Amino acid sequence: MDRKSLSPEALDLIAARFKLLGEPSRLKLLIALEGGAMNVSELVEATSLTQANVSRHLGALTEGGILMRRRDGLNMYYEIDAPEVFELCESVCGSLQKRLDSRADVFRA
Amino acid sequence: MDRKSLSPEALDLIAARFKLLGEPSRLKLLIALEGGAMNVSELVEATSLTQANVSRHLGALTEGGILMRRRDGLNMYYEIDAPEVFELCESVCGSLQKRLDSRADVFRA
DNA sequence: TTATTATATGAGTATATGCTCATACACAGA
DNA sequence: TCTGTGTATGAGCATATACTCATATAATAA
Repeated sequence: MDRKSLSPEALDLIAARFKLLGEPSRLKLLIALEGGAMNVSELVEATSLTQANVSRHLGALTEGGILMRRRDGLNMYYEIDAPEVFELCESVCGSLQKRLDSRADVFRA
Repeated sequence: MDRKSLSPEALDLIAARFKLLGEPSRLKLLIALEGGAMNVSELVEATSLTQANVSRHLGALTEGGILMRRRDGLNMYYEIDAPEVFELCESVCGSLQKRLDSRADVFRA
């Protein structure tokens, strides 16, 4: 793909997805959901975030196409709809580690 | 990697990198730099952003380890230091396209 | 219907972020 | 040293975002 030809709208969409991943609380939720669907109460428990906060983040992630949701009685179950996000995290982790390693070299003789 | 064991600090670092990529202006700069090093004036010209704005974004990207810089006389040249970011963009593009395609299906028969 | 439980959301606050203008700083050349 | 050019940055503004509290909505059970 020739990225230089990306329209401003495309750039906005890409940036929006990155922005969605750019909050620790949302990453926390995604990681909790990596093992499978969970409802809001379970996610509150798992992340120690408040219910309102969790609900908002889940809404944003769903709106952004990263999660999908399904109601089961009183509970709303959320699950990953775009598993690629974990590859993104993986890649970022690797990149950060590489960077920290090379920084650490400064202290090794 | 067991992501559930990621420390809050690690989460913050990962989120910070995503956040850095979560602005259209910064993506614009990165894409302009994909072809190789450019100085600030050239980037201002290439992106139609103001000089002050470009300088700030370049500073943030450098601080975040995505760019590196080198002075040449009056000019400051910036270049990509973490080429993996383009793979991230690529992956996001694919993910978004898949999503838009499946949404478009709604209108097909 | 009423009560209860789970989730979503309006309103408000505090902070962060992107942007601009003006100016400071860094370097080169005269 | 003084001048001009390229880049960085302080200050200020406007907007966006994360968070909380209180409450509304949705679904179930009595």
